[in-house]
Amino acid sequence: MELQEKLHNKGLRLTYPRREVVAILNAAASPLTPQSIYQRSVERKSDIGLVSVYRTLELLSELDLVRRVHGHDGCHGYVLASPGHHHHLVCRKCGKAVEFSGSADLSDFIAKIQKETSYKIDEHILQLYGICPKCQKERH
Amino acid sequence: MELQEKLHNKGLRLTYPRREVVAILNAAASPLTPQSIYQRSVERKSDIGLVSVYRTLELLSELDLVRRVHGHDGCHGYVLASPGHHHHLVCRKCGKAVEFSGSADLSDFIAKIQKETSYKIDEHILQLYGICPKCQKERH
DNA sequence: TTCCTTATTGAAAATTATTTTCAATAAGGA
DNA sequence: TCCTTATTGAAAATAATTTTCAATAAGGAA
Repeated sequence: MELQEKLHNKGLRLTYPRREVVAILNAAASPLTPQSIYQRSVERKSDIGLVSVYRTLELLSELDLVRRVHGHDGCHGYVLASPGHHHHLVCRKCGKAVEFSGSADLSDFIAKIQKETSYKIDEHILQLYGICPKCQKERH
Repeated sequence: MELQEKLHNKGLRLTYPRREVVAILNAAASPLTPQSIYQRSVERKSDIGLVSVYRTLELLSELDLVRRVHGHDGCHGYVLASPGHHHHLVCRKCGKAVEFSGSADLSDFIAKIQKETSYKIDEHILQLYGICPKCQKERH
């Protein structure tokens, strides 16, 4: 598996808390904050420390196995990253997030801005917000 | 002025702390956190409370006179908003931010994602990171 | 398998960020 | 100038994150 390898390459260990955080993120439909990951670990009775959640998220970010997703209100959560550069589209109602790629479609645009500003652009965040199909039906 | 009016329309008052926050943001080249705004107000000896900085930023956000800019590391700052929807390009070295518009160029792309996902997309964050011309020269 | 090294953990404390409370102040219309 | 009430700032309360450190456990070596 990805995680196993990446850890191994750096002399790091595949531990219980790390497995748990990955499992929890894997089961989640929407971005989770450190707090809510911890919450779920309590529910699952896996009882890992909140501190380890923070540390694991930091580690997984470095390994590029997890991505930070910005909430529209400013707080942010984490989702498991599929390989490659991706963006997220988050439902403003239920929080459900879907990934989409699309750096390709963006690159012309970015090249243009780069030319205009003379900045050397090497990273970006693109995040979309809206209402998911399910929540669109549930209007009342 | 914009601010004056917008406040007036809501029966709100143009106070010293509000002026100061706007003035400080106006003089800044990069996004400022509440803390750093407070810092600068101390330097300026304007002595407004940190609490007021928070409250003012919240207010100015509602009035759409200020925008939140996401730092790549996760923390976020605020910049004065020029009218209309804008995005920011932030230097990863010195923090200097420039605004660019470009919702137009994005709209086709967004329409495509909307079709693919069946989400109803109504908002987005796009933020670019790079190195500004000045920092590009100062390599050592 | 067992042993050993050392990365990792979790609890608590420390730090930092943000929000709430509330009496005192001041903006700005009358 | 007066009066109403939005606003302020200090302190306390709350929440989020990081650091410290002794105890634990991963996983390679014997």
